[in-house]
Amino acid sequence: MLASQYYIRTLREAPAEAEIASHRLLLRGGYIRPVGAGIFSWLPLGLRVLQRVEQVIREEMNVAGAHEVLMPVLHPRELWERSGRWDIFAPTPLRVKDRADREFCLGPTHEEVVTDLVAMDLDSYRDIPATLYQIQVKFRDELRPRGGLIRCKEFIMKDAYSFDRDRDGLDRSYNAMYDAYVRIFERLNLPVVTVEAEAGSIGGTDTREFMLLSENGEDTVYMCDSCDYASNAECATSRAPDAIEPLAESRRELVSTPDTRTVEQVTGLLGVTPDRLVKTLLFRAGDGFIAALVRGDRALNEFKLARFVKGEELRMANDAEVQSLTGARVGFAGPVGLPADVRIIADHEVRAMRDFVTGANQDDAHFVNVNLAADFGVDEWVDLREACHGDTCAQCATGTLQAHRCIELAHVFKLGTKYSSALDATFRDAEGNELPSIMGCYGIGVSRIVAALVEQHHGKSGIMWPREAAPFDATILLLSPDDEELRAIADNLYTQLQDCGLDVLYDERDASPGVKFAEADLIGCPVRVVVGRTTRNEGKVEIRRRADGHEELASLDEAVAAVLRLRESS
RNA sequence: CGGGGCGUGGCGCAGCUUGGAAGCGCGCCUGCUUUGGGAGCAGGAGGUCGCCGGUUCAAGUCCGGCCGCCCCGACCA
Repeated sequence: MLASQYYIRTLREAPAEAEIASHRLLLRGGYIRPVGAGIFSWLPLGLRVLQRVEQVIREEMNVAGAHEVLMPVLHPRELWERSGRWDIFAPTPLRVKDRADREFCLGPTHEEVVTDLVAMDLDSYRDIPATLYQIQVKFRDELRPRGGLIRCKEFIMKDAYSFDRDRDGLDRSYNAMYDAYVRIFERLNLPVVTVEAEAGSIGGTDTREFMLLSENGEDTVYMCDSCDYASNAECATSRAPDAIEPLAESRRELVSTPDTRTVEQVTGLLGVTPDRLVKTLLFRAGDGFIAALVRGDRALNEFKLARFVKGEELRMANDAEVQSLTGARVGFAGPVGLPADVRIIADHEVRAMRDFVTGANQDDAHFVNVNLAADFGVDEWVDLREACHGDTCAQCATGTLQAHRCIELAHVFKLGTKYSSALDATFRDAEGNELPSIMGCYGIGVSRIVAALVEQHHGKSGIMWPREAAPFDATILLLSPDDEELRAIADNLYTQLQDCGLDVLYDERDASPGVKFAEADLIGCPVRVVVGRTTRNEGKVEIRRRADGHEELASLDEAVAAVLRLRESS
């Protein structure tokens, strides 16, 4: 590609709204342009990168035996009602109506569509296993897009869905996708870690996320510093201290705590540390109420509570409900003396506490020296607390958990029969029984990967694309376009590299060397060839690897081989 | 949705406190000079100061409302 004929629009300064490296450099390099909050256009350079990333994914999907399809963006409401997700999917999908008032959503994910699709096509056990995938635009009505391509309202995702006749088949399909993902991230030079994850609105089990550790990510993972435990903060567990024998007798005392409602206020007033207090959180779960207890210095993990109550609708009790359950204003709830039909569940850590502080279920009062058994009973012990940096690992019991910010790049789930049952994706087994197929679901954020690549591979002056993602394999800078001799050399090199199958960006523009160097750094092709002074003086060209600045001089005969060699190691 | 910040030529910003002729750098156009790290000189084009309303002789500047963008939080596949 001749730079003089190409669409290169770099910016000397990044627009003020861009803060993180990938957003800034992709804007400055002329890869993307903003259209609205969380909405971007892809310029020619950006589209090249996107397509290179897609190609890697496509190749690995195909090797893994998946088949590419393309499903619609527009999903009829009826389809989503059949799965029961029209009203519950969060964040709410973007919804539209046509002129006949029919309702649709812009697909945020494609379980419904793909399941309906195969319901018509897969009839016999002979037809499965089958795995279909697509690379498609997804729409999600994000509350707050952020970080350029990290979180958008509209983005590109590769999603795959497997259909099997039994659990063993699902395991094989799942493992094939998992392994393909590992290869994809290896090829893209993204050192991901896989972690335990929540299934969220999709549902399912054995769900793992592929995370790139990055300060600019919006997720947190905990990794053990001595074993291989790794989990999304949403579901991480840590080891609770050993339970201690409860005291036999009550020593409970009522103390006056006017207007002290928060843990901070109560501990301040009573002169104790937060880990001496038990926090009581009241929830409405289905038709009943739950009191969830955690130590005062801990946060309750609502995912864990939700998992505990299974399908029941869960929300925090409102002020009126708290008042009627405890007889007190919000801020004075405690486990002692709650109505008998309130289920008391407590985090394991509470079992290691003695003589603690709780709300007294009356205005402006707390109890001190409260004890398990003597003062109240716990219906169930559950892991309810948020894990924290520095907690002891639950898996190995020796290491400690380390928190890391990260970017979620992919997510794999075993779905089971949730969608196939709801949407009648059934098949006949060898005995003639009609059975729902067992599904798996596997997503990769393609456009997010582009941002992640830049986050992982950039320097002060610009991007440093890994070989497989780069918009061009190499760039040639002709520093003196008016010099006929140098021009002939550069032209020749350009042709030779193209003959080797490389995509080359040939900068033969009438621009100053400074501009060419600066833009080449910014755009970040893996290998840069300079034809200039050294070529005139010594008959050699300079070949530089963008990733580490390694540079060599090569004669005109050796140049092509050197470019190929340096590219190979990028 | 809560908290914070910002909106002035294509981009980055100053001007607003204390109302009185819209500025700077980069980019863009023309000419000449230049060619190893975003060139130099000269000339030039380009702005309803986010929008609506109000106060005032006079509003980029003060007041009210709205819109948009960014960050933190909540939420998240």
